[in-house]
Amino acid sequence: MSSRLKDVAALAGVSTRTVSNVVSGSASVAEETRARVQAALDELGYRPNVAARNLRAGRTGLIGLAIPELYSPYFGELASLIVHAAQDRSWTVVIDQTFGDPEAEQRLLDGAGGRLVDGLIISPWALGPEELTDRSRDVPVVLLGERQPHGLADRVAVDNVLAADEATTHLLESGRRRIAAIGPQPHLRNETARQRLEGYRRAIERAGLRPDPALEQPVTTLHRKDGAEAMTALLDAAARTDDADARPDAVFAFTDELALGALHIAHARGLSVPGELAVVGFDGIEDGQYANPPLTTVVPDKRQIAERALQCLADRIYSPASNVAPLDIVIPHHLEVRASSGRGTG
Amino acid sequence: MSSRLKDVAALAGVSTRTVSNVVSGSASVAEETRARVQAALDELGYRPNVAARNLRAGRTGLIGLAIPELYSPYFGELASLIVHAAQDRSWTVVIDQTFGDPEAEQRLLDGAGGRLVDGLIISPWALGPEELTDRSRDVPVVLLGERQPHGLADRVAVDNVLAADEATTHLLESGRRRIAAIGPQPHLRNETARQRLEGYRRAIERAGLRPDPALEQPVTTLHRKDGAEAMTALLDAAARTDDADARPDAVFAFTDELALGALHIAHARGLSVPGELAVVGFDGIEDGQYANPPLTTVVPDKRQIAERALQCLADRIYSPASNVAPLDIVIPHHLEVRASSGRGTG
DNA sequence: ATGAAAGCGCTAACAG
DNA sequence: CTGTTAGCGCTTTCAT
Repeated sequence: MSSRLKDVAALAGVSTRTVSNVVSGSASVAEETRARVQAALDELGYRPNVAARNLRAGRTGLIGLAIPELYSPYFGELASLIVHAAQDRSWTVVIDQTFGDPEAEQRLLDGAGGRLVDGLIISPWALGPEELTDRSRDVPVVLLGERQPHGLADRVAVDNVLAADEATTHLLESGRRRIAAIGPQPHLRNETARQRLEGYRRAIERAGLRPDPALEQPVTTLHRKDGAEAMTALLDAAARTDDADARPDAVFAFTDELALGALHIAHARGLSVPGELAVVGFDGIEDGQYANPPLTTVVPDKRQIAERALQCLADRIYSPASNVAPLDIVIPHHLEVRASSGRGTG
Repeated sequence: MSSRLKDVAALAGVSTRTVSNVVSGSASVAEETRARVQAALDELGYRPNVAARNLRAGRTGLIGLAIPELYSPYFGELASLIVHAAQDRSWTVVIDQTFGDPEAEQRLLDGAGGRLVDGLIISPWALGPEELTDRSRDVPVVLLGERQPHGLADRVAVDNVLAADEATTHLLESGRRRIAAIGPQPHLRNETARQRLEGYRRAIERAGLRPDPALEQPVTTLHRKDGAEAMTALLDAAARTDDADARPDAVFAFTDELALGALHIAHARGLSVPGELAVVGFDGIEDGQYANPPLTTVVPDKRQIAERALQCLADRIYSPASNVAPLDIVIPHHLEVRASSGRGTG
C-alpha cells in the first residue's frame, strides 16, 4: 500500500537518512546516490506522511479560519481570499463555521482544536470585547473585526465608525433627510453593528438633524431575508403614522445582504430606487454590482484583510517568544457609488 | 507551555496509560484514580496533540474539499453544507481552490496531499472524464458532478440532461420560441455544461423546433460578468440581423450567476422581464430569490449532495478493503418557478 | 485496574 | 557524504 521512508531506503540500498535528505533537498547528496534514491522514490510512489512530519516538527502547517458562516457572500469572498493567500505561504486552511454560537466561538479560542492548527483567524459574531477572554491558549489568534481589550490577540478591521459616517454623509449630501438604518443588533455584544450605528448617528447629527429612533431598524441576523423584513417594518410603520413625510427617503444598511433584501421589498412595493428611496450597503460583495439598480456600498479592501491577517499569524508563529504588543490594524475602505443612491426625484 | 500526557501522569502519580484511559473514556478506571487524574488534567489544561494521535491512528480526521472557487454563491453554499455535515461526523474540512486549473486538479487527485486527508471530495472543472486518470491513490475520492469512466471513484450529481430539459420545456410551455442557451463551454472537457446543452437541445427538438446555433452562447467562466457579456452578444447579434424576430424571447442560463448577469443586461437595455424576455437559471442560489424579478431556477438538493458525498467517504474509509463498485448517485432536483419566467406579453 | 514499553513515520543530532 | 539512532506524543499490547 503506502510506502514509508524505510521501504524506499531498502529498495535503494541506502539509509533512511539519505532518502530523507533527497526528499527534503536540504543536505547534499552524491549525484549517483540521489539518482538511485529518486528512482526508488518514483517506483514506490512515495508520499511523506504528514502526521509524522507534524509530530516531529511540532507544527501542522494548518491554520484555522473560524467564521459565522461560509455561505454568505461576504464571508465566502473573505474565506476565498484567505485560503488563497494561505496557499502562497504553504499553509492549508481548515474551516470552522460557528453560526454565531457564542459557545462555539469560545471553544475555538480556548482549545484552538488541540493544536490541530498553528494559528487561528476568527471572526467573532456573538462574543463581544468583554467575553473574548484569555484561557491559556498556545496558538496565535487574529481577530477579524472585533477588538480584544485584554490585548491578547492581533486585530484586523476597517474603521467602521468612519465608514458608516461616510456612507450616511453621502446620502445626506444627495439631499436625503429621512435616512433609515437597517442593521443594529442590540441583542448581541458584537462591536461591529454598534460602531456602524455610531457612525450613522454621528453623520446625522453633524448635518444638524436629530437621529430618529423609529428609523433605526434592528435585525436578528444579516441575511437578505432580515433586510427585507426590516424594510417592510419601516414602510409599514411609516404608513401607520398617516404622515406622508414619515416614510424614509433613504436606507443605510449595515451589510450588502441587508441592502439587497431592502431593495427587493422596495421593488415589490413599487418604490422607485433611487427616485423615492436611496439605498447604500456595506461589504462590497459582487452581488451588489449586478443588482437592479446596482448597489452603492462601502467596500473594505478584503484582499488586504486576508493578507494582513496572515502576516500577523506568520509573525507570531515564526517569531516564537516575540513580545510585540498586539497589533490593531486598520484596513482601508472606500465608498463605491452606484445607481442605487443617485440623486432623488421624490 | 503545553503539557503532555506524561506531565499529567507525573502530577497525578499514575502512568500515562491511565491518563490516556481517562481522556478517552474507553477502559474503566477506578473512581478515585479518575478524579485525581481529572484534577491534574484540569490543572495543566491538557490538550491532546492531534499530530501524535494521527500518527498513531493512521488517520488524520481531515477530509479535503477541492472546488474551483469558494467565493461563488453555489460553491459557497455547497462548501458550507459539507463543512457542516462533516462536523457531525467529527471530521474537519480543509479547503482547496483549484480555480479551474487542470494541473491543480490532477495534483490533488494524484497526491491527495500526502495523506494529509483521509478522503477527498473534488468538484472537477477543467478535467473531463478522460483525464480523471488513476495514478496510485490511497485515499477514497468522491467526484462531484463529473463521471469517472475508469470506475475508480464514487460520483454524486444531479441528472443534468433531465434538469436542463425540464427548464427548457418550462420555457417552451410558457410560449417561448426563441430560447437562447447561455453557458456552453466548448473549450473545457467538463461534462456538466455539455450535459445541460444536451438537455436543452433535446427539449427544443421534442417541441418540433430546430436548435439554432446562433442562440447557443458560449462562456469562458460562470460568473455574472460572463452572463452579462453573453447576453450582450446575443442582443447585439440579433440587432445586426435587422430581423425583429431574431431576438431571443427567453434565456436558459446554465448557472444562476450567468442568469443574473443576463438579467442585469436585460434591465440595462430596457427589456422587460419576463414580458419581453424570460430567464431561467440553474443552481438555486439564494441570490436568485431576491433578484428583481426573482429568478426561476433548477434547484439541486445541495444538502443531499453534501450528505451523500460524505456518506460515500465514510463507507470507503471505514470499510477498508471493500470492493463495492463505484457508486453513481443521482441527486434529486426541482424547478423553482418564480417571476422571471412568467408568461410573456411580448 | 494499572504499569511498562513498543512503535506509528519522520527528522536531525551524532558518529564515522 | 552517509549510516545509526533517539525521540516527537500518543495508544495499546503484554504483563502484573
